[in-house]
Amino acid sequence: MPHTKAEAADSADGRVLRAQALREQRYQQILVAAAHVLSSRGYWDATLKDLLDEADIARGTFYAHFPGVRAAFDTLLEQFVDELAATIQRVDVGSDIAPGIQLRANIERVVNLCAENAAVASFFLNYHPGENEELNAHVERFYARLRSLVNSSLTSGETMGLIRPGDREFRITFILGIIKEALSTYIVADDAARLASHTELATQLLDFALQGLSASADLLTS
Amino acid sequence: MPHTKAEAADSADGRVLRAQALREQRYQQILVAAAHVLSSRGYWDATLKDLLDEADIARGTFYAHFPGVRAAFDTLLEQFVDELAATIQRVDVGSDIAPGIQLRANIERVVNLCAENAAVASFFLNYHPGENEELNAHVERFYARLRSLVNSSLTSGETMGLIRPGDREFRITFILGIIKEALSTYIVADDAARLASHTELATQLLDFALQGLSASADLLTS
Amino acid sequence: MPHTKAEAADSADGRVLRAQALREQRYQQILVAAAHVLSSRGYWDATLKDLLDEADIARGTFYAHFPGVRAAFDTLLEQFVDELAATIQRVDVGSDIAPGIQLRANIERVVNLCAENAAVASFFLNYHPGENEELNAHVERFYARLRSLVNSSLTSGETMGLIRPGDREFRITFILGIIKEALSTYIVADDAARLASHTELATQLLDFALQGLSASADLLTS
Amino acid sequence: MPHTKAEAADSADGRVLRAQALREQRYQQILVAAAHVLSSRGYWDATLKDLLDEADIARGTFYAHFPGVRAAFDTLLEQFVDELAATIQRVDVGSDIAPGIQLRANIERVVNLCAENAAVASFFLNYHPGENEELNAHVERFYARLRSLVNSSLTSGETMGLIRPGDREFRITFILGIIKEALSTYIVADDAARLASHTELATQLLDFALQGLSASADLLTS
DNA sequence: TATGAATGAGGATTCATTCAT
DNA sequence: TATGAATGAATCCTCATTCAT
Repeated sequence: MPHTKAEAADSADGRVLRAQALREQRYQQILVAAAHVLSSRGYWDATLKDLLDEADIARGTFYAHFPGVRAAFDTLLEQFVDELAATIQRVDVGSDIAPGIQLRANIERVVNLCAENAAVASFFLNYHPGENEELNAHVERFYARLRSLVNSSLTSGETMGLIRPGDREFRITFILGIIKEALSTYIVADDAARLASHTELATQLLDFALQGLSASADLLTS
Repeated sequence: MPHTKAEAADSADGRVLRAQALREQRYQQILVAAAHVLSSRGYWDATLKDLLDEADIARGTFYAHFPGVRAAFDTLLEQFVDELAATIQRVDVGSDIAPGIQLRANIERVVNLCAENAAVASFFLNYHPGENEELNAHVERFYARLRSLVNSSLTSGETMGLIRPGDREFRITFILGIIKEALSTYIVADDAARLASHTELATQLLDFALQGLSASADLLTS
Repeated sequence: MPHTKAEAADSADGRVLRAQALREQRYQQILVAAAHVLSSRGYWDATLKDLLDEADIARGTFYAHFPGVRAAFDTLLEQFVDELAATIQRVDVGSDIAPGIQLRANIERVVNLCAENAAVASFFLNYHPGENEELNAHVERFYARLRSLVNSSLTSGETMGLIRPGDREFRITFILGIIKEALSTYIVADDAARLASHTELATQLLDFALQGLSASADLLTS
Repeated sequence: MPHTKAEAADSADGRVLRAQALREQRYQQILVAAAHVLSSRGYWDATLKDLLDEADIARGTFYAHFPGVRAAFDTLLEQFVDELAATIQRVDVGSDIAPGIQLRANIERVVNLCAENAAVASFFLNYHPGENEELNAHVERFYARLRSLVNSSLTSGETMGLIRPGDREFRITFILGIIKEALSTYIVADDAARLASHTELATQLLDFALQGLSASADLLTS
């Protein structure tokens, strides 16, 4: 029981801080549970009850922290997008390190991040636009960002004469397809057909994208 | 004058034939509506009501033709898989037509089929394994078939010396990824049609897969 | 094509008679099927489809003969009640045949009838008054009739000095209970614990009802 | 200040206890309503809506307490069987109290219990084996128990020379029939209460079962 | 802030009955 | 009269969200 104004403010401050810390703690506790549930039940099949059981909290408690079930998942998705953006670095053409090596390092980092967040990554990889406009926009922005990153890599590659000219849009699409399918098959799949290493995948992927399959001749002009 | 169902069926008084025609007509009407709904609402989010509104029939009518919404969708999926299987033809190395040309024709046919069945194609392209084991198995079988077809193409290509050696499994995955993303982006997407022609897509796709991006040198060995 | 009024009337009469005969035939066909269905699925669980499958007719055909599913069953119930009423004969005290023998013959006939119409009999034996007021009244009338028959037997028995005085209502109830339970257990049950003969049952039943269990003394006055 | 469900349960801050009390209260409220509905609509014809209207609760509320309408009824049935088992006491032949008196007391207690639980008792009295095997078994077990009790009473009666020899199985069936019909008619019927007292019924029932109807002679041997 | 009982909209399925041919 | 496609009311069940304590 405070006796002076100052003491009252102090003690109130302490209580407020304490309360905020507890709140943050709860928030994180729910997010951790949400990640488990997202992974075990999937974005659309997960119910609030799944989340409550996992987090070991009551219904009302959850609604004190999030406006709804999907909101908790959406927070996870946003976190993932942010981490991914931070992970990818533009190729520095002035660097000592060969551009291909830089590229491969980028790919490896992406692969690692997806492996660590398989559930969220899987959600993005197989996303099918639905009713939820906000979510659609979210995912579209995500892919637009990826395409822009691939685009700038292609630009510098062409500028440096490392990449032969060609239709930019088609190529972006193809590259995205390779990456998505590789991640789906080797990283994020339930049975994730074991891989020698993430580096191996990145190497094979780059080799294919750069050299193609052809032994030499142009098969289209017999 | 027929007195029992069996006798009635025997007698070709037109009533039975008429009923059968009506029945088949309704069946097709429902399938058409189902394709729309599958496309607009998605396999899992579509409700019976969506389908009824689209087909403009009563609940009971639907159940007289299908045991449930999913069953109607599954019929569409099976039809599509069958058509796809009939569409793809193995590359004939003894033919006068260059293998690349044959390949491109295959790709074009697949592209055309997907364009005609955008809703169903979209389902396969974005399928994410879920709770329903039967459906999972269905889709997995579908992709296993595709991989096997790509595999045999690679085998003949290598045998003929047209394709340089390399890890088969990785390549199949990458090729599948290119095809899937190309179809998703240019054929099946809501805002598709930014494409000059299906031939253009097939040509670009093959060019990329065969020649890769590289101007010449190996970017990985600085 | 009739040429004179008389011929027209004749031929029309023939056709009408023929049509009536066919109609009656169809009606009986449905009743036979209804008896099977009543026996295999029960009064309340039977659906129209069960009946149609059994009778091998179309829905509309059924409604041309009966106003609803239950109506077909109710016809069976009424037929049974009528047969039962015809089966039971009042004890003739002036006859040469001993009253007990007449009674036992009555019981045997009832037992035989129930054995032949197990499904319908079972319905009456286990009837529980429900929503359907008409049906309730139906069953109540059935039992009122039975009670009246038992009552008149008791009256003549008392008049003849064969039966000791006692409360009439209680006794009717008890006798009805014995008969119902005996029929339920030995005649109508699914596993109908095989009986030596219907006569055996009738004999045991009468012995119990007339003599009781007591060896001699009154157990209630220790 | 509790932070997880587990901690909250430990802390006796009253919230948890209050909730439990509320829960139990609702549970009982539903059971009371279920008894009414069972009585008015019957085990198989009662719908969830009947129960909800009677209990004046929402659908979800009901499902928070019972997995389905039948489950609520089954709870009532089990409670009744347990009470009945506790009510019936084997006749003690070594007691000062005459066996007949003991018997009559048993009967009176059963009559009282049935009068207090008319709805449930009525269900057992009119049960007709149906599709549901579990329920069939349940009811059969109930009656097997009753028969076994009657059987042991007959055994001691015969041993003591109070009951004349006779076929045991038939007698059990007849006695059960008398009891069931008596309860159906005087205790459980909608229009019941034409009875002076439960003791009167028990007395009449025993008198009939022990002495029978016959004035003296054997009516079967004319 | 935490709790969990209560709510009711929403979705799936069944089946008696109608009616055009 | 016979047919069977079509109907829609009635039922069951789930689950996100609210709200009094």
